Amino acid sequence: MPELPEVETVRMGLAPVMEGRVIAAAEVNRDGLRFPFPPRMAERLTGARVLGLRRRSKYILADLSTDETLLIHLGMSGRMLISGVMLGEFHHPHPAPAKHDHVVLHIEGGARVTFNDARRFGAMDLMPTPGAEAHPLLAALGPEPLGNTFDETWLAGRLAGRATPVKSALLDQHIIAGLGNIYVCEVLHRAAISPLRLARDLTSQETARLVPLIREVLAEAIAAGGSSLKDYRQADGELGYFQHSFRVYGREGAPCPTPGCTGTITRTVQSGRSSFHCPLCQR
DNA sequence: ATGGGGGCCTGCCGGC
DNA sequence: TGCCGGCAGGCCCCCA
Repeated sequence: MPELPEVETVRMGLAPVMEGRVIAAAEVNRDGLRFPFPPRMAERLTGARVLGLRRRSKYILADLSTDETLLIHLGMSGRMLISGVMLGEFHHPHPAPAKHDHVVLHIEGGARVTFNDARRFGAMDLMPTPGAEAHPLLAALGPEPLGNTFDETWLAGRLAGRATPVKSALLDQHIIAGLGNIYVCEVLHRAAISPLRLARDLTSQETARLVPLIREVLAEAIAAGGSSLKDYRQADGELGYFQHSFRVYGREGAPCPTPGCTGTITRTVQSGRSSFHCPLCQR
């Protein structure tokens, strides 16, 4: 599920439940996920007030009154379930404990936030709030695509001379932080650039048009998530799942949606991952 | 230094 | 119905 727009949607959904509230208790049901949880994580969370929720790339950062910051990464299958609160006009009761409920935060006032992650590629960590950006997982990340430091000059500089396909380059979190397999496919389709092209071979015009398209695709996806979040259509209070209308991702064999294009979306495998593109209008 | 591939996990879906 | 292979939106690590 989680690329930048999904993580941002989860952050926005958690904010009204967590921000300004105290974590009354934390249940930690295993030693860790992708790597071990920090020592005494439950105790360090208990009693802390959540001052604010931030996002960096695909990470959610919860700044706590204890001068520590909780880092949350959803991996491939991580979900945050909210319960015990009014979601829209409906009250969401606490569900029975489920398989893969690894961490449960009991929020003062009765809400509950459950981190469920079947594949356990997710992560949680705690670090001092000052200098949180220096965390090993965050320090080397490239710029936020929706931020000011991401621009054509930066992108051109990072693509120059790279003998890797542009698809792989855009997935590289050191070049740009937050894109994943889906949105890279979508961006390249809108830009009419084949994912198979080598990064170093892009013209400056092509690099220039990627920048606003990356912003556009992400902004649209966040808007779509935000609107589906607003009325909380999800019966179980689960955040981050909504129907996106993808133009190419997962649409092998479908006609290319580009107006006037008669191509068919094909699936290829690059670095072991599926790429979807139209060989006719993406060159 | 850079690029490619393997591995981490579980669940689900389609085909036989 | 049951089993099996293939697939999954992320990321780190190692090797050439």
